Amino acid sequence: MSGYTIKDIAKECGVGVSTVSRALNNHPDINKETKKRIMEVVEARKFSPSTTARDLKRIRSNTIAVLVKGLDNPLFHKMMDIFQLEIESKKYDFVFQRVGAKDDEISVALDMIKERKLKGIIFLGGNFTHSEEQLETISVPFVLATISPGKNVNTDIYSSVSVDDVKESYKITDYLCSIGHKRIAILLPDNGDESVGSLRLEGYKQALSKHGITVEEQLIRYSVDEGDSFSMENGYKLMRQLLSEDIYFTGVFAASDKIAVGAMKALLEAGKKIPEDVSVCGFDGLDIARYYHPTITTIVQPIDDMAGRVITQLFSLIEETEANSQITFEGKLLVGESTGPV
Amino acid sequence: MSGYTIKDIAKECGVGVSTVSRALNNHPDINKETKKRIMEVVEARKFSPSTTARDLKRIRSNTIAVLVKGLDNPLFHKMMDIFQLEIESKKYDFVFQRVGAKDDEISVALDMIKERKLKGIIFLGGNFTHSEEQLETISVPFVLATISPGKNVNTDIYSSVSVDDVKESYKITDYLCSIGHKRIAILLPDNGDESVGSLRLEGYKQALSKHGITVEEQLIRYSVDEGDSFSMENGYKLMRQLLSEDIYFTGVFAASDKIAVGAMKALLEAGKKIPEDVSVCGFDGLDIARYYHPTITTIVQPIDDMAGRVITQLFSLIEETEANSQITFEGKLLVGESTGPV
DNA sequence: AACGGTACCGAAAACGTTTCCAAGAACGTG
DNA sequence: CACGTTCTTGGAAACGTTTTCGGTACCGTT
Repeated sequence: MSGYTIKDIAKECGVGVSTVSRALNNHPDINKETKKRIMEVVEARKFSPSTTARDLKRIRSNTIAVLVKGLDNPLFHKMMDIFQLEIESKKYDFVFQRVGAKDDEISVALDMIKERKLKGIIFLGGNFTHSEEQLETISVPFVLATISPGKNVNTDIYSSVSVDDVKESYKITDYLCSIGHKRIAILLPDNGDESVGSLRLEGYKQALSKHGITVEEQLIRYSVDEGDSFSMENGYKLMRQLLSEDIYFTGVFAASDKIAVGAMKALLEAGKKIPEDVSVCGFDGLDIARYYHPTITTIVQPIDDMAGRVITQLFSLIEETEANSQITFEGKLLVGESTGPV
Repeated sequence: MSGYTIKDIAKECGVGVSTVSRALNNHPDINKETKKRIMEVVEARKFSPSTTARDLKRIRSNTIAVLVKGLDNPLFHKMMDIFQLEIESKKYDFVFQRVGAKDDEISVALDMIKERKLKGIIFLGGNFTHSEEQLETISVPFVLATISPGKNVNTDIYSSVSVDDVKESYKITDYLCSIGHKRIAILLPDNGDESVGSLRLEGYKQALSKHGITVEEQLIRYSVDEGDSFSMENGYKLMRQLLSEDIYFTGVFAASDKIAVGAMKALLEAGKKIPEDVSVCGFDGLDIARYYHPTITTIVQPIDDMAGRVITQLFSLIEETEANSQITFEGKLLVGESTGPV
């Protein structure tokens, strides 16, 4: 089925191995004719050079890696599709690496850079709470996808593409307030200081304060479970707990659609009507938001555009035509059946 | 941060490179003492050998690849977690490869075997409609995960771990019949002859025939869309179409939970009550089945067990302690709120 | 005719490992 | 003491590429 090496091709064509290599790599120092002849043999034999040997020899490979921490977020799948498509269409190699829940993405990245001589990296998802010093150890261009810059905006040591989590959370909380809600619970994945959760909390607080509503700690709920903190199960548990405490609220902002689903199930089970008794909204714009019953009011992240932008940004960095920057996209407030006037 | 090679370590220890290699690979031909000394330096320098060079040289690497076609199925994520954990705990290297929608998994596999000198492969999901000849070109042990053997059971040219799709579909359709449903629509992802859809259709037909119900073509619906045919959107469209045709039915068997969700949304939108007007069930046992409102009657696949079995089977094959076999697990009928007597 | 420049090409070194081979040391045995 | 065995080791070849370096052949100029 294979077993061909560049040497076999060279022999068959009656040329040296270096000439074959040149043909394969679009080197200028080669005669059009010989190149054509070689490529014909290459096609015929279905030869493809060993990337292993290639990576070993090359000072820099042609490989772009996507590192993702936990792929449970459906948003990531679509992005990955686009990444793979775009990268391969640009004749780069694409490699996908999961980083385990306990692993540190930077060390994984560093390992891969050394091993595969990466040309670029895309970090997808996760919280990515790393110091600038750590980021600076990454010696190749990289882009953080769907990861908000957080506090340290406008830094030139990395690039990121995401929605502005603070702003979008503000937007949706503001919407809840604008239709009359004053007591709004927020369901967060965790209480990490640098996490996306904290950004969404920030937006929530800003919206409340704009509407003159005081933030109440008892309405702020964090998942405590290990594992996937964005799960439906977490939303369910959080809401059950909230209901059991007999706290009054008319609105809920769940930091993700999956959390919202769990929370809604708990509410519906408890006999609450949505949105008559309680309004709920989520975040992300997953399919389930459109197909839950009732449909869920949410912030739709423009992932297709974002994915495309990640790619162009990464290639700009590689080709050094552009510097690092933090790019934010505008989310879209999609009003569903799960929210209504109080 | 890196840059160390085996040569540096050798120099620092005052030994030859081959000795370091022996230490690293648990070779017997090495003095306990020197090995210990070398390993200390290796630890101290955080040295790890280049897998690229390793793969290039070795006749067979230590790498096991998981190839998955489309990772939109949440079931796969949990399996992947287990795969990665188990494989790495066995000191094997783990590599994950997506195969694009249009790509052929066998060629991808063949490429990787050549490149990475794979020790084993796990094919996850997809339909995997390949001839025996094609399968025989795969020169390393491999296991099909969540892929039913289909027609050709009891073959010794490959291993698979899955539920028995025919049997489980029979089980859930039988349940619908047993509570009085006689007109049951089935919603399938595609009409491929070898696909998992066709197996689930087969189980459906068997159940109907056991109950003396004749199969009606108009109640059998296939997704026609490109892309993810297991999507909620497809379920939604299929049901809308069905409703528009004014065909009478009291039960629906959707070939996956996601299809079921879409279908239920369409029903609910149309003012149908579930399960009073129509009973719906799904397949897979996704989280959403437990958190939809109403909860969805479904077949729960025991994925943790299955994932574990995939690993043990693969290692049995690698160590040649066992031959190929098709292993099926029993699914569990989980009755939710979406089904009731007619 | 001599020369510089250009286009093309092959030999060989390198990338970082593993593994084969030979060889030295240590040891017991006859 | 000579000799085979067993451990342990280092040197060197090999894996399949890319890339540097130098060389040949040909061209147009002077």
